[in-house]
Amino acid sequence: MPELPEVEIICRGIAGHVVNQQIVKVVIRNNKLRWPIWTNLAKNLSQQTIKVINRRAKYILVTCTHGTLIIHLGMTGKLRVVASNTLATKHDHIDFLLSNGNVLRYTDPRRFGSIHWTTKMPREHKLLLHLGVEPLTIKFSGAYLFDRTREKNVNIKSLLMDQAIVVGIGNIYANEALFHAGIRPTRPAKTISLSEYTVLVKQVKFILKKAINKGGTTIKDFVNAEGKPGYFVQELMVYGRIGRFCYQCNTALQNIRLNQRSTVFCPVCQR
DNA sequence: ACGCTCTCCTGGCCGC
DNA sequence: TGCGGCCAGGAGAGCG
Repeated sequence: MPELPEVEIICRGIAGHVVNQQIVKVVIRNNKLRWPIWTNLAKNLSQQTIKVINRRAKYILVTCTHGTLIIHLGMTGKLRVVASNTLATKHDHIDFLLSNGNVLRYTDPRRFGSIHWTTKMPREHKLLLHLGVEPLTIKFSGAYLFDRTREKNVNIKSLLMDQAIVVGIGNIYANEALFHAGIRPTRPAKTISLSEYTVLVKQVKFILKKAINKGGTTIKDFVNAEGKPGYFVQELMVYGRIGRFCYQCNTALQNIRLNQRSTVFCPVCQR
């Protein structure tokens, strides 16, 4: 489940292999992603050159000569660079054949991901228009969260995962950040103080940066552009540790569902 | 506007 | 070995 660190790793990983390369051909084997891929995408992209790879929220932005590809990996999406003779398997839905002989390959078993094409500024695209602040920028601060939540009854974990407030945080890092901040996931957002939000923001930034440095979190199948896993899973304090004990106080971790998402916390360390 | 639930999808795992 | 049921969850759609 790629969140900000995993998407960032993918972007960095593919950039060196695809930037300044011409797209020779696009092969779409299955256009049924979350939304159908634009019918003319293959024809339109052919002969364009990839200029820049960027990330906004969990979207990968591939800026080409005459527009931008907006790629979301959903739950199980992968974007890898492979040699052109690498055989496509069942869930390899799209290949971008490049002038250097490599293939930028999109793979997605569950097909929760999406690919859009825009000729406008990507930020004006409807999927990106209402996104919140980037968590690794100065705009994401304790004061920002405090100000945005004075009327919010929603629990803090759902708020952290609300992409209209702050982007890039999914279930894994929301669980982890709340543990590190000592805040219980069920707390209504409006009951959290400015000083608590300041700690939470600091922990979110710390965890996201650390996860990027470890190459992301591989729970089941995340791999980077070269097909290698990440190692942040070894740092997880609560996510995936249902039925086990808190590393800090040895209390049994509690497992609940918030907004249909598995939520794990320490009832002693998190208040 | 807000907050909740439903929905899309496949692979892996469990129990029988 | 097969089959049904459940779970994983990003995020838009729809509803009260």
